Parts: sequence; structure tokens; C-alpha cells
Amino acid sequence: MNDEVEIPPRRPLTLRDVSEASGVSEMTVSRVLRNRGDVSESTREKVLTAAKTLGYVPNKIAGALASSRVNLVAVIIPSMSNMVFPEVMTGISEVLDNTDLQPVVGFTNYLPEKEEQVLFEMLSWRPSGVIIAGLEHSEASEAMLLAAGIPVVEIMDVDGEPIDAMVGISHRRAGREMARAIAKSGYKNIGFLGTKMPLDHRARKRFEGFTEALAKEGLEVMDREFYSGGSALLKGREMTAAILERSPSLDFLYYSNDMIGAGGLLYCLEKGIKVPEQIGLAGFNGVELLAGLPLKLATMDAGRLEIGREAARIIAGRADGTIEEGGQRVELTPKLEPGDTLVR
Amino acid sequence: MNDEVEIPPRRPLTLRDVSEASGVSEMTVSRVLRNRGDVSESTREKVLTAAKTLGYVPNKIAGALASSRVNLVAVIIPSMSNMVFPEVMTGISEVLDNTDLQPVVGFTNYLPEKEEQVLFEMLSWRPSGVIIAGLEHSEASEAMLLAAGIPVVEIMDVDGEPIDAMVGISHRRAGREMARAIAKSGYKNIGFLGTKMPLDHRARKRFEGFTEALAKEGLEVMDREFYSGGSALLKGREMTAAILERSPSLDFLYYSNDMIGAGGLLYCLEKGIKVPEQIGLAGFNGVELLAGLPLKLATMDAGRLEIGREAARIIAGRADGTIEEGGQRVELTPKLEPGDTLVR
DNA sequence: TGGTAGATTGTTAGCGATAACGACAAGACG
DNA sequence: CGTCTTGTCGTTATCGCTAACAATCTACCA
Repeated sequence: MNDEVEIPPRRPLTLRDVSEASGVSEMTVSRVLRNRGDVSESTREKVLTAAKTLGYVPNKIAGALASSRVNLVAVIIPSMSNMVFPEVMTGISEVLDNTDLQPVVGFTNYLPEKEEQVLFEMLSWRPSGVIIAGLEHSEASEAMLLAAGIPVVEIMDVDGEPIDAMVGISHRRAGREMARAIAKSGYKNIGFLGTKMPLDHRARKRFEGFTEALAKEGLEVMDREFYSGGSALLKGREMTAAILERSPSLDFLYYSNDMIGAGGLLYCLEKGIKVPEQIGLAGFNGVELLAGLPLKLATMDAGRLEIGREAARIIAGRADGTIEEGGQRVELTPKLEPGDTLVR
Repeated sequence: MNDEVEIPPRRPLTLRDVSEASGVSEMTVSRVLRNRGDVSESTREKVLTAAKTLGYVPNKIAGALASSRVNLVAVIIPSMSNMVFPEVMTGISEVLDNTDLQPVVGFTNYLPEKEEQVLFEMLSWRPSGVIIAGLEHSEASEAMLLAAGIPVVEIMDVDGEPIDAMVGISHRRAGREMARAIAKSGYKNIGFLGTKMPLDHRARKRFEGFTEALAKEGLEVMDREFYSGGSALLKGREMTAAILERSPSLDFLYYSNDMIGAGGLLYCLEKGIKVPEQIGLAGFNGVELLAGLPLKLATMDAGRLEIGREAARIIAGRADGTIEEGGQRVELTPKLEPGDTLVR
């Protein structure tokens, strides 16, 4: 009850405090702390020690206002709870860690209104760039992005027109290629299992490409099953059970993501269904998890890590002036991984 | 090439632009946009339409500087790539979505230096609160947190002294309870499989509690296996194969997380090992994934969602003045879920 | 020894918003 | 009919920092 050791300064520290403590002007302190402009070694040290002993933390709000430069990059993605976006984030962080840029993440839950809110909120902090998932946005969102006057990279998808730059894969093509691979392997009775998500445009595009290419091979999707919410692995099981019950003649199941595919795979193995002879299976995304399954599920790697990296590179390059123009279009090619469940 | 429709204003819009467009003072525009103070309905509408047609996005940097109020909450966590923190984030977002607070996430990769950097960076934006994983921080980090003068909630763990508030479970206790449950089930030869992470204090505490309680039962950990990096599911398989090869007499395997536990479970089932009779298994965390496995892995739910919610509630409450004091200590009780792999 | 380039440090004026207070009009009231 | 509220705005002074320029102080050369 009796510690007069240090009265914690109720008023937060400012440059002035450091300036007074070290006997130089605020400007000089500012220069030292930002490593900008010439400062003699002696005063530099004086300032640095003063700042450290005081425990000074610069106020970036004031700094940003004065210099109209913000080292934040807005990253807007649907969610973090499926395995796809964490990996994108890893790629982004990896690249941004070598710059003075900092990612700031916002979630939309696949809701356009939420996206609009989050975007508005983030833009009001005047970030140096925006990385946003998808090519489909509300009109208001597009207008904001356009008016912001900063680099915008739309990621994941390249089937459409970007506002500025885009990095991703063609989900239509991914669907098509999978369809062709399935047809080539001789499967005829194909079922589709996916999410009940009218707002997941990429899943939709994959499905469109899939059916389109199947049609060219004279095939069609014979049955479908949808889910929403819950444990994806469990849902995969349940949906597989349901669809096979309803359509016993199916010999291939295409899942809209690896997680439900893995559930389906486990279910089939348990039921003694011969995979891939009796029934073939395939998912989408190329999540790391698949490596640990009894059989390696066929999938298509979406290159999520590389998407994150490339998007960050564009933002970083444009922020530091290395890159002049905008409008980059980077299409990565999804890689088919047949695994053990797509061969005959 | 000939669209003189709208020259996109090179200079970003400010309050002044809106003020001029609507014929009122900047102050009034500010009042309207923030819904604060009395403004007549007619001018309110004038301002609102002006702002909308111009596409004005307020500059929170300036606003924050002037009002010294920031609606940001810094959330500092190790990573997003295991299944534990996404769920914590969900809990945080859930609560914060009902306030005007916004989470801003930073990652430390379990590195104290990285934590320090991220913390410094975030504090320099003067957030309204900090939610940070763990009770162990570098001296500098603690000093910063202390000096920041804002609510700080340390989450996940309660085995230690918080800087301010804390919300979590006792990992020592979680380890102890699991040990007791295992002993009670009659298992005698116990193996431990975990991450090679000297910096994961919570895993360490669980292990300490585990061995301590085992000792009281006259038991001890007979063999151990560690890993780092890679696909956790796959690593779980490999480690299980390795430890059983080396110590065939083991009749129980305790995994430091559910993911490697799931890998081990799949491995055992494949090898025809009778679970839980021949060998019992248990993990930790209670991830949703487990529901989809052939057998439900025994685990201990860490209440991650609730941790996130509670932490956010404390921050929100203190930010809006609903809660006066600091130093809250919320200990949630981990729930043992025996599943199908911890019974005899 | 005066002059000048180069290195170092200080001064002044905002950045775009908000807090706090002041001003003014339209009723309310005795 | 003058004074007092209330309801609506406007003015002024920062917030903490940085850009741009000015001022000093060296060192060195003709």
C-alpha cells in the first residue's frame, strides 16, 4: 500500500516527453525513431535510451495523419474456420513480414452486407492496400474500392473482371479438369456433394465447370446432396450415407471440399466399399490434412499459399513504388492430385 | 476512351467536401455522421445524401486523434493454422459484433520476439483493449501492456498471474484430470506424444499436471515421442507407429492435441489394434473434427468459444463503462469427453 | 581569413477530425 | 413584451506527429 516508487504517468507519453528527457527537439526525436534523415550518432543514442527508459510507444495515429501514410493492409476474407483461408493468410504474412506493412484481417462470413460494413470500417483507416476474397461484391463495395485510390487485389478467383488486380485460379477450369479426369478413369454414375451456399460463388463456378465438362463427355450428375453448418467431416459421412442409400448405382462422388470428402472417404472405408474400384472419390483444395488419411483423397490443389504470397507481393511492390502500373492478373493453375481414390 | 462522366477526385474526400456540398458546417456534418448531438431532421437528410452521393468515407485516423478514442481491440495469438484459435476468434467476433468495437488480429508464431514486435505495432495504434494468448510474455511486453493503460485480457491459461484480467482453463488441471481418468480406467503403460515446442507453455503445463497426477496413482509415462511441423494428422500416424514399434507394451497413448490424436486413432484402426481395449487413446482440445471420425477420440474440451466470448465481454464492458474494475479472473472448467477411446 | 558545401538540428504549419463553448432563432411564460 | 429555455448550428483550439524549409555549426579550401 505504500509504493511511491513510480507514479504511473496517467497522461500517455508523447514525443515531447522524450524530447524533454533527451534535450533535443521533437523533430529530432521523430527522426531518430523513424530512422529517417541524418542524425549524429551521439544524439541518436541519447534519444534512443531516453525513449526506452520512458517506455515510449509512438502514436501511429498522429503519425499517419501527419504523413498520410499508413502501413496497414486490409485483408478481407469470409472466415477462418475452414482450412482454406488460414493458409492464404500464412502466405500473406510471409511476404509482408519482410516489409513494414502489416495485415489487418476482417471477416465477412460470406455475407455481402457484412463485407460492405467491414470494408467501410477498414477503408476509414486509410490502409495502403486491400486484399479481398472473390470477384463478386455489392455495388457499394465496388464503388468504395474504386474510390479509395489504393491498390486492390481480389484473390482466389479469376473467372471475372477485377476492380484492379487479381490473383487466383479459375474455378470453372478446376471443375472441368476434374470432370475430365473422372470421365477418363471410366466412371459413369457421378454424384455431387456440396455446401448449401448460394453465396459461395467459387463453389458454384466449380460446379458449373464440372457439369459442363461432364456433358461434353456425355455424362451428367446423377444425384446431389447439400449441407450447411456443422462439422464438415461428420457431414461428409452423413451425406455420403444418404446419397448412396438413395442412389446405390453411383460409382463416383465429387465433393466440393476436402473436408466433407475426407468424411465420405472414411465412411466408404468403414462400410467396406472398395475405393477407388467400386466408388471413386474426389475433393477440392488440397488441404494438408489429407496426407494423414488411410487413402489419399483425390483433390485439386488451389495453390492457396501462393495466392496469398502473390497478392502480398503486388501490394508491397505497389506500396514501395517497385511496381508502377495496376491491373495485374495472375492466374495460377490448379494441380490435379489423383491420390488413391481416382484410378481404376 | 471518351468518358467525361466523373473525374475521380484525385484528392481524397474530407469533411469539408461534404460540408460544402450540403451547405452546413463541418461540425454539423460530423455530428450527423456520428449520430451525436442534436441535428434537425432536414439537415440530417441533406448531409446524409450529400455524403452518400460523394461516396465519403470518414477518416478515422483524424477522428481518433481528435477524440482520442479508437474502436480497435488488439487480438494477439500464436497462429491460425491449428484448429484452436479460429474458434476463439469466432467467440470474440460474436460478442464484438454487437458493439462498435473491431478486432484486429496479430500473429506471433509462438515467438516472444515476434509477440513483442506485434504488440508494439498494435499498441502504437492506441487500441481500446488487448486480448492476448498466454500468461508468459517478455519483460518488455509486460511493461508495454502495463504502461498502455487499457484493459488487457490474457486468455487460454489461468495457471499464473495475469497482468490485468484473465480468462481460460487450468492446463495443469486438465492434464491431471486426464491422468486420473486414464488410471481409473485401468491403463498402466502410458505413452505421451506431443509437439517439440519449448515455447508452448500450455502444452508444457498439461504435461506437468499429467505426470504429476499419474505419479500419485503410482504410474509414470513410459515413453514419449515429439514432432514439429508438417501435417499434424500424418505426424500422429507416424509418431504412433514409431512409439508402438519401440514400446509395444504401451496400452495408452496421450496426445497433446486432437489432430495428432486423430492420426494415431486412424493408424490403430488400420492396424487392427483394438481401441480402447488393447490400447486407449486421448487427445486435447475438443475440436469439431473428432465428430466425424470412426471412433470418437477421448478429449478434453478447452472451451475455446467461451473463452473468446468472455474475453470480448470484459473488453467491451470496460470500454463502455459497464464494468468498472479490472483484474477479472475467469476460470472455465475443461470438460472430459471420454468418447469411445477411453473405456474398458 | 572569408566563404562555402555538407552535416545536423530547429521552426512553422498543417493533416482531418472532434471537444467545448458560444451564438442565434423560435417558442414558453409570467 | 422582455427574459428564459430549448433546439440547432457555427467557431476556435487542439490531438501528436511529420513535411518542408530555415538556421547553425562545422570543416576545409583558396
